[in-house]
Amino acid sequence: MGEPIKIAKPTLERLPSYYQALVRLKKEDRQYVSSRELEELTGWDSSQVRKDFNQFWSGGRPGRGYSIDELIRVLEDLLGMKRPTDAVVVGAGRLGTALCSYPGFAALGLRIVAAFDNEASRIGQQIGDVVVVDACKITSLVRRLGVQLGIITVPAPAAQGIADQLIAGGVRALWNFAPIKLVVPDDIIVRNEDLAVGLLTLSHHLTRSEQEISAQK
Amino acid sequence: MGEPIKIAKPTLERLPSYYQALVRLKKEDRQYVSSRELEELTGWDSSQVRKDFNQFWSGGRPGRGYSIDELIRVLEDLLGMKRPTDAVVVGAGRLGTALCSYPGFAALGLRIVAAFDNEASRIGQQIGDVVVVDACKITSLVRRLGVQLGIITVPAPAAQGIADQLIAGGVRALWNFAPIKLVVPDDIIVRNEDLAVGLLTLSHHLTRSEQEISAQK
DNA sequence: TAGATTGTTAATCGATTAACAATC
DNA sequence: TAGATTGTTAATCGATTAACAATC
Repeated sequence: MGEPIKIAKPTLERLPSYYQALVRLKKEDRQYVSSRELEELTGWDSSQVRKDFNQFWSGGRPGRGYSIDELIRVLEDLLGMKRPTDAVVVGAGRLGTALCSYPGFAALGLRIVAAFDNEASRIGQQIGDVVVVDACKITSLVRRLGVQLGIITVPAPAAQGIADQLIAGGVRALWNFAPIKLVVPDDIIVRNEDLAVGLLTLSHHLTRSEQEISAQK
Repeated sequence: MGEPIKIAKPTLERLPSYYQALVRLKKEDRQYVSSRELEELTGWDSSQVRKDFNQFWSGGRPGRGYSIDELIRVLEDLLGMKRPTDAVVVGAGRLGTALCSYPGFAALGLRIVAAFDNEASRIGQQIGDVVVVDACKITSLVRRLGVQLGIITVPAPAAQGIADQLIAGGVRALWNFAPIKLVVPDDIIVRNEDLAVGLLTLSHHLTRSEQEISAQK
């Protein structure tokens, strides 16, 4: 039995940007990187970089920095990029289609094994390697394939029902693109990816700064 | 000249979910809602709901709660949903296409006036109401139309160059879907929407909980 | 060794939660 | 009025930033 590594949520959200910076450095054949340089590349304070790393790894060398190869390996392990995660996409609309064929996902360990939709015209179609299956088969197919992750890209009113079916089939995590709060058992992990949040945040700042400009006159 | 309303960043991120809950309540012809009920609908602590609202509005009535109509109006104003925001999408791939035709965006005040791509086969095509234009015209067309927001859905290596062209054309905000940190002047607002963050966060939790399960044996 | 940079502690800052008098 | 729920203050919690002895 290992250590009960607990990583703070804000730290976890920063790890992907560290990883991307490291991969870029490796391409330039660099061996070591300092927290100071990672600050420049990612925008996170160098103190914070060191503190983040020390939550799961204390392999930095005073005077030299962090071995890029080692750090990449540790992050890949920590973020589960080595063993593939099997997922299904529910909702084969524009967004669902985009996710099915998103080029970068495979490199991150994601394997989309099926898509679902309830519209007859879409069923049977192929999106890249992924076949669109009738949505009434969600629970049974998810169970049969042992799928761990369900990606929800249906309209808001349908999302809760889809979540229930995915959970009944045995998924342990949901990636929810519908703008609605899902009610799920405690042991199910949910990540909400509501694009409205990003858009309205920007829209707010735009309106604000416009008012500031006109107030200056 | 009005008050310099400052809204804490975490608060701003919660406002869209309040708004969505309010719209749902309004459809049920409800007049008032309490912070306690909003806690149930959104998952945010009722104390926090009140504190959030009081950053920009103190119109709640002790004993009754908040007027749904009034609160919706205040939020729409605050989030800039009344006056439309003009935007362009750069990168007419799967994700760019999905965003161009995302049904909910118009209701949030977003108006996509053009899409850009540098692939000849895509130029001239129509995505819903949006025409795909040659990417070499970004700066000039953005300037001519007075576009405020640039949405970047190109591959990471191209993203910085696109950002520069959009800024040269006069956009004041960028919505960046490329997994890379953009370098921009101080007065440009950037929102990063890196889907890898969401995916890797989920993947991490999945790997962790699997280890816990096997550790229990 | 001298210089650089780590790991970690302490100081600061900000956000969340609890509590309750004010008030509709 | 009595009951409910606000607005706001105080207490807690957690995250970020600064500083520096330890060490490669």
